Amino acid sequence: MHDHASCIRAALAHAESHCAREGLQLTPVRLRVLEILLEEHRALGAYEILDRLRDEGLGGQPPVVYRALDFLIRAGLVHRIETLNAFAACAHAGEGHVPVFLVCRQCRHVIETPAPAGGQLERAAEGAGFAIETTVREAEGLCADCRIAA
Amino acid sequence: MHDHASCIRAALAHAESHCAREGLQLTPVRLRVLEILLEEHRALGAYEILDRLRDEGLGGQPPVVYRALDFLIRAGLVHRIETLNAFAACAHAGEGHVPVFLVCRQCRHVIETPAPAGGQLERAAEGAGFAIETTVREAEGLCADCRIAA
DNA sequence: CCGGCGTGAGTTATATTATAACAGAACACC
DNA sequence: GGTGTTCTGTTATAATATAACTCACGCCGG
Repeated sequence: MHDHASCIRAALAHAESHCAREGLQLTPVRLRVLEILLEEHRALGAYEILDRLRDEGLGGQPPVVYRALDFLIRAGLVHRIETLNAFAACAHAGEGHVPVFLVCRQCRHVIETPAPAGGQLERAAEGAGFAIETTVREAEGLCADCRIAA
Repeated sequence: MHDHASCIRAALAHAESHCAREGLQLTPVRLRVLEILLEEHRALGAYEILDRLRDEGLGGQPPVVYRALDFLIRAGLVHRIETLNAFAACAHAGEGHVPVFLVCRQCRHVIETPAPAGGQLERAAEGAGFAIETTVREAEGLCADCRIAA
């Protein structure tokens, strides 16, 4: 377990200063999407986020959420979890990391471990003359809690 | 370049003997889906495959394709490319590999490099008490051909 | 023989995820 | 005050995937 409230506060503070520095606009919709993801601390589908925005009277249509997510991903504040077609707040914002995810198929909690660059993908790409733009490293399985519950 | 016809023949021969050995039924629909993927040698969406099956008078509805793909994936003959929500025939069937993919975002060609198990994901999982069931390692970018063409 | 079971295929309908395309508001700059 | 840029709102639709039910077939025990 960890101090969730303070980890949210820290992440939001980082997001704001990062955006201010880069001249990016962290608008209300974008901020709220980030908050929702931080509060849940797990991967949420775009439509789950959308439902919550709707309840709060913010943007009620899919494009609103997808645009906010695009922005947050480009800013490095959120990651897309390909395995789930879902999204999770970045747990290591600002550390210039290559994300590696452990995704629980049961509770959808996402463990993000910072990893050094320069692994198998990079070596394979070099040999093939392939120019990597983005990489995805995800493992699906059961987290420690769900293993115990099972 | 490589001898495509012979690589298809080899892959089909492997698929048939593998299924026979394991008591799996490589039915006409399943075989045809595998052939289509082998012929293209790139990632195809489920509906692209479906269109081709329809043209040939085989199963005209989505479930037919998805079931065939499920079967082929479970048999280790096809991989799902998460980055593209698409599917590609396995280039190293029967070698007990952990697949690593280099996916060209332009031509959708998929380079599959066999990789040893036991990398970052496994180490990270061990530390977290996480039980890995499947892993995804994909890189998106431009392949050598498309870089030259650009 | 035949009846029940398991597996796969066919079909209808629908769920889930994502984007195109265009209109309007807010603001910054000249 | 016009003009460009960025963000939001909205309608509509595309793309991906699955649920649920039906039937056909082969197999095996009685």
